[in-house]
Amino acid sequence: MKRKTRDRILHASLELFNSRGESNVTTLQIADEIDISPGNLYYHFKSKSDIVTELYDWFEDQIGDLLAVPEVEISVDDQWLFLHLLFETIAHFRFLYQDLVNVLSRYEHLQPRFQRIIKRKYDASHRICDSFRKQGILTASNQETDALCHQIVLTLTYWLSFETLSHLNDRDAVDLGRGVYQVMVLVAPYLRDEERMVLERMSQDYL
Amino acid sequence: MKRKTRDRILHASLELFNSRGESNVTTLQIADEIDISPGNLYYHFKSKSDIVTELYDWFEDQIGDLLAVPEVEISVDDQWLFLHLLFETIAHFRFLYQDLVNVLSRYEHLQPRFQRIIKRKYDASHRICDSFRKQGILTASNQETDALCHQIVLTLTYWLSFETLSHLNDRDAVDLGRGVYQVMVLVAPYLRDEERMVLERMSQDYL
DNA sequence: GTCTATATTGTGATAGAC
DNA sequence: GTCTATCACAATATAGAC
Repeated sequence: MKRKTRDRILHASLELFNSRGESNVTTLQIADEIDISPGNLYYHFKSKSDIVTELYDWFEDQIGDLLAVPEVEISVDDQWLFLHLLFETIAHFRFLYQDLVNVLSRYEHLQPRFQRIIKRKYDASHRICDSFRKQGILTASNQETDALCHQIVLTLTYWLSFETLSHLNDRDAVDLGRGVYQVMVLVAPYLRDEERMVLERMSQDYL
Repeated sequence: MKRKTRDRILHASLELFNSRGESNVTTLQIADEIDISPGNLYYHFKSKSDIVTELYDWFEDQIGDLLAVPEVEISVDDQWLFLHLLFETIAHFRFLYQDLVNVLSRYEHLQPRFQRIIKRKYDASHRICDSFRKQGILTASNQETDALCHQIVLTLTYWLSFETLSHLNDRDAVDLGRGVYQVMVLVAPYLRDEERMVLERMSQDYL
């Protein structure tokens, strides 16, 4: 029970950051939200930067677990689940993604850490594509695979922000399944007919 | 000569916004940059919001001209040029794109205007794809074309920001040709062999 | 048109009592 | 651990002299 207030600060911060943007949320608003005094907040965290950094630690732990894709055989269903979990994590910490350049400018020490995440996303995409190729599910040259993975990472990183642009009023009304579908669309042209058909049927739900 | 100072304010603002992020630039810094007093700045613009709005007017004019793609036959070379000009405009006003959600939250009156731009980007993509289909250059179902255009608009909107993540130190060192190439990669799987070959050869320069 | 001076408010952060 | 009170400073914006 010792860290109860500390935890409440972090959770409230995350929620406020996500809905209003990190730079538009003050420490006073965070304290207000959970009915404590600003002084109390600063007893638990010596600066706003410390709150952001600790939330980033959470994010890194969570997405790090996901990106540790093993080098084994991966099914299309596995990939579907993987992408969905990724988008869930991104949505959970969307304050980072929605103003990426701004956040990374204000908290420079996060720059290398985020760049490492991007690199790991790229590697994970590559492991999945390579596994598909080995199974004969996917046909693409090395060049095509590189470009495809690059595009997948871009989409993973920014699809949610892009989608939010159409729902700026109620930002929580975003269906993450659409993001997964959008990534699958990128892969589709290179898929074996069988798998492409399955995708095509699913598209009914998302277009 | 009447509007010299007013213009200098706008140009300096644009440059500072682009390199440091709009929310990280104060009116004092803008005034400092061109060696005028803050009071003078506020003689020309009654608020910072007015500066941002006028820069947005510029942006809208510039990109509006580009997005007025006529319904005529379009060659792959035309598309290449079109995409390059689009990315140039986006780069010129990248302060908007790099923290889109933040900017649109702080200046709510820009939300519908930007959403209209997105819509027009989508329509322009569609006109190009349809022209390609008519010419037999591109083969794709209606569903595939919709998904492709969606993906193209996402890439147009966020490719530059994504690329910047790797060059956070010197943000001007971004080759826009890579962005054009990245969009072409999206279209590639649906292209006729002839055109896809040309693309493949170009990929040497960009990978 | 431009400047200096200043009002006003907001924001991150600290000191010291309870 | 928590609160009240407050500091220090930066940001937008205005007033009035030149």
